[in-house]
Amino acid sequence: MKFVKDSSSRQVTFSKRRTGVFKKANELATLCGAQVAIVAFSPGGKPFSFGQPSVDDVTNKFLHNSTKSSNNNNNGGSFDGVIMEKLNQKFMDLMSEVQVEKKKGKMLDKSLKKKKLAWEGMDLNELKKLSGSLKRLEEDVQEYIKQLEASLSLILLAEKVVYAKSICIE
Amino acid sequence: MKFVKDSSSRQVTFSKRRTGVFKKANELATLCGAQVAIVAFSPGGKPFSFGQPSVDDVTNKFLHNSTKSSNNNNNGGSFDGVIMEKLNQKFMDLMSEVQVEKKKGKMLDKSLKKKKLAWEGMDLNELKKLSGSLKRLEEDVQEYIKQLEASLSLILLAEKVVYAKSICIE
DNA sequence: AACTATTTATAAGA
DNA sequence: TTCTTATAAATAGTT
Repeated sequence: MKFVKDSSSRQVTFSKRRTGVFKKANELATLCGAQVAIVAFSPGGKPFSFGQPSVDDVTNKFLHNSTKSSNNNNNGGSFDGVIMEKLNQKFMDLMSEVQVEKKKGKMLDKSLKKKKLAWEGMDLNELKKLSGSLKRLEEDVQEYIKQLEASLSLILLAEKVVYAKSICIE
Repeated sequence: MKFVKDSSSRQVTFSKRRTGVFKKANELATLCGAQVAIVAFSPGGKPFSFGQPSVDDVTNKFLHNSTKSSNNNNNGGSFDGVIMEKLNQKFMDLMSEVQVEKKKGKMLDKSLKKKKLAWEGMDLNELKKLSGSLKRLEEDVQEYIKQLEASLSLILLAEKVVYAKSICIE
């Protein structure tokens, strides 16, 4: 699968395949009741879109429902898109996991302080794996933090995009 | 083509066809040099995304551009400050917990080198459980990152939609 | 997940 | 762009 060099053929290929992709997307939505949104730019830069129920609906499901609305400042009142739900749910799960690890860590600390037995009876590979897991955990969370920071910035910026969109339409 | 009523089959169908659609989209992008973005919600409500160029590239580009243009913005604008505050708080909590885990990791390393200490009160099964917990945590973070990528793609999508609309209007 | 019979997409040419 | 058709690919059903 390589880039079609001939400009004319490329246009034809795009046209045919765009139809194919949109059709497949439509089938996906019909068969599975899934919401799907596609935006594609042709080689000539012309935009095409497919949305079930609509591109707007799908994007709005994610992006804020209520920049303008919320009178109240309670948790659920604003910023209640799916993204925030999922994000918060995942946060809670992570926090919960961390709590579990914290308790186990305390057990470890107790054992370490007693300093009675030797490592000889232990499976060293298992311990190394454990140590590696903790390091990887730290790295993963750092990566996660980077992503989170980026996403929070993007969400902030997205607010402006949506705002700009509503201005464009009206 | 009708809605698949059996929930389990529907999930399988969605999984297979989502792969198909994303593959087709990728071919479209490769063959025609087109930009394509897709976001789909599974029957279970989970978001999936495809983006060309890569999500990372687009994210960086997006962040860079917005940084340039946002010198004079006010962070308080339309963004929900309360939610941001809460998120940041959780974020800090999580980081704090991570620091604890990091220290424990160092302790483990030290212990390994000395080969003196014991896991009294904690047998190999317990250690394996702990290792498993850490793995699950890591998986959760990976899963979370995937979802984040989906949300970032949606933001990209929103940007494209604005572009498409402005073209339509003019 | 792997297999395969069947359906569907598509490239090339008109 | 649309149509045709030989070939390639996707998929539903099954294990």
